[in-house]
Amino acid sequence: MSDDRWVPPTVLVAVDLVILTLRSSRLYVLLIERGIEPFQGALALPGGFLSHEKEDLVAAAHRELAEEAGLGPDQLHLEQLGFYGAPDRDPRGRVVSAAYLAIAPRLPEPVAGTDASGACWIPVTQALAGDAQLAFDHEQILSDGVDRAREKLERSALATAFCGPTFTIAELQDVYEAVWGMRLDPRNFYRKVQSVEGFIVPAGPTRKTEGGRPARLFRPGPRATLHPPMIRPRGQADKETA
Amino acid sequence: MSDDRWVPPTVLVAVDLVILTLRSSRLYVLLIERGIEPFQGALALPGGFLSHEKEDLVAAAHRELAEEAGLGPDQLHLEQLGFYGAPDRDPRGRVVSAAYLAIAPRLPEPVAGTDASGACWIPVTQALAGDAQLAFDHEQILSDGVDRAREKLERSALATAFCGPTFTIAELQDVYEAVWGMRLDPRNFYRKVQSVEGFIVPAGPTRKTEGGRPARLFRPGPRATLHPPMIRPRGQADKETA
DNA sequence: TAAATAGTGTCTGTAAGACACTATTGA
DNA sequence: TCAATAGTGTCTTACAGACACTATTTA
Repeated sequence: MSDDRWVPPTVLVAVDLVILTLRSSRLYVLLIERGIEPFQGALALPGGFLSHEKEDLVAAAHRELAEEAGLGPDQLHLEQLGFYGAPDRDPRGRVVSAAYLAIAPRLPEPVAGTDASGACWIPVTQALAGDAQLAFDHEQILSDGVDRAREKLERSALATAFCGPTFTIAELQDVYEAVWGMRLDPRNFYRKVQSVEGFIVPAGPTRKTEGGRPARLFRPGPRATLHPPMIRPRGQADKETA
Repeated sequence: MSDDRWVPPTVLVAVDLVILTLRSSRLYVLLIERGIEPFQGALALPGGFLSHEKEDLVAAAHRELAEEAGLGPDQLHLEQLGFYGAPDRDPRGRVVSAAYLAIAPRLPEPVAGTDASGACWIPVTQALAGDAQLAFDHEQILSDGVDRAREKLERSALATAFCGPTFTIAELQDVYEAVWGMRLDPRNFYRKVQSVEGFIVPAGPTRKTEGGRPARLFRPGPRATLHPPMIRPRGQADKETA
């Protein structure tokens, strides 16, 4: 602090992404097989360094989303997750990672039009099982991202980001069940979700089908935060949906 | 992406601290009057650059806490808040700030044994009023920190971090009222706070006094997360306690 | 018709909010 | 005694959870 010509150290800044989506009622994360050292061959979150000195962090996140997942800025939710800056987290040197959480709606097929051909959707339970061996501290980042998603489903309208522009209440329930890892009563869910002011609004008298009686369609409502919140039942954790 | 000898840009990493405490039933934040450009003379959050290449970010936060507020690592709560990395946030160049939220218990006097003599506790309402003109994007960081504290009081035992090792229920209520900016019914608060399993535990048959009947003392309980949560009444926001 | 999913009605237990009331101190 | 704060009891209302029941489709 009293040195004469001390200059602060510079570091590299990476942007890493936890991209979650729903596929066949399960929560998936997008992972990339690393083509270069370190951790060559291991799975890692999509991400990379800033491209140039003036690049905004959010812009970098969107750039990575486009490059590695083919996802445009319009079709997903993106929020800051946290920073990860342990001195030894990257063997190449001091790298501080700015992690973002992205939620993508159901997509037609795994990864369309992607640069990184090693990209693949992996069930979150599998990626966190321990045998996956993610690169760097990415298992921690992924774990934090999933925790964040679980929490935000309670107090925000984040669940609608997993759905398309319109959705049925059953589809929305599917999101809650997959992210929370537990089953919910459809009848109570139906009433509850509609009683939360501004969460979802009817999307025309339109309909849709998939086996039984056609369901009403809804759109995301005007409110981003839910009052009262959706309550996540406690006690019996992670009753996996087969 | 296809350049031959491209190297990623390096940036400076700063650690900034939102240090909150309670003084006479109001929420205060520790601010420093800047002695150098940029923003010389303006108020800013305590913080600074990493001291050396290998310094851990949490360690840097604790170092700043000691240097600028005289606060040791034992006597406070510290958690990650978020990162702030807009390209133009610091006129000196590209600086990404790792922001931490610190909660300090009631302290005897403003800032004891401090290097930076310009440090002072300012009421949060005043610091966020707009006329304070904090340096950089520190008003945003402070605002986010206060929001975070408000939220965490609902679901975590963070409120006890504002108190000393033992406290009365009235003192705990004081925390909630100051941070949430609203009054709560003492009788219902009394029952509610005790009904939350593991939030607070009786600290001996000891007592204390301050006007009326002596109050029982409590210590923080074993649980960091509260089930069921403390509910923040909605609707009437920010009824300031005079 | 049966099977399947969508949607409604209703009961019950828990808990939040309101508030009267008792308890224990200092002045 | 009163004023002040600590702590208890109880009523009312809201709502989560359980679950019987009706509605509308395909096979």
